[in-house]
Amino acid sequence: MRVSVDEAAPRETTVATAAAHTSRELAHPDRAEIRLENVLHALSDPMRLLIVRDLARTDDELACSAFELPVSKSTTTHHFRVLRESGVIVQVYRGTAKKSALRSDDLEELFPGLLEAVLAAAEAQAARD
Amino acid sequence: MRVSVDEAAPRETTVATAAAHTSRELAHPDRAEIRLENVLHALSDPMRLLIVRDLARTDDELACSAFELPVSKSTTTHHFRVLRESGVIVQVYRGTAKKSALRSDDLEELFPGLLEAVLAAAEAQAARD
DNA sequence: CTGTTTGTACGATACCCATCGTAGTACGGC
DNA sequence: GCCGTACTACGATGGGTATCGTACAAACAG
Repeated sequence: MRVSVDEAAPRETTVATAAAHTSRELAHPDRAEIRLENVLHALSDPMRLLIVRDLARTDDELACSAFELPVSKSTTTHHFRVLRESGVIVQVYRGTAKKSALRSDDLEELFPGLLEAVLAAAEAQAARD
Repeated sequence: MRVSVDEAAPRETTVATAAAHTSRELAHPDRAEIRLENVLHALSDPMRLLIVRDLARTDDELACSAFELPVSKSTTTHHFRVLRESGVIVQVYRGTAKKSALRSDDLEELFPGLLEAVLAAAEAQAARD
């Protein structure tokens, strides 16, 4: 499943008429605002790399609680925010849960092959350890 | 030109017999010690990305003074050290100069396609700006 | 030997960031 | 309305880091 940022976080012009709208908005950068430095920085943390690998493996949206990270919940929230604000993931509230998914399409359009190469590198390194 | 870390920084077993040996050694991580997180972090700084792009463009070793960075010399030294210690570049003294080159072979072996994807992404973003 | 070029070392500074705990909010089920 | 689940907000804290200036060291050309 591929989620674009516009689908997940509707613009102000398309609010509240559909029934599926649940609650708060989450700030996402537009595709054109995504910066390579920020993406690389987001991916340079082991915890965030773990999250991204999990998201890539399922190829579907996951709740934050689906991740078993060796850090506290506050820290987990922090990492998800960094990933979202750098443009690596989309997040949307669904009831009490908050679902996350990779912005694969946006990243592929901006930086072809980058996400794939990073994911492959992460898997290769994990296999070596 | 491709420089391997062993060629540039000879081990203790092979010192000082050849005439080409000039001066101080510089610490480089072995290929197996290079970590993806460190590489991504090294590449996530705009100044360092500039350096890496320059190195990739010439495909040859460059002196630190060949770079026109909008920061002080001390800061430049700092960035080169981060790149070297993360395994992205090799550095070797040649007279008063200190030459740097990408560790393309080591990186390609560890993380296939990663460096290429990052460089292409950096060029694409620079073209957009 | 002296001066120039090139890069380093060191200390300071200001900022960023990964982590935590605690307290709180939002939503859905009962 | 009330409770449990899921996530957030806030403040604190310790460590990292990008930046600078100044002073120093190593090599080469005279």
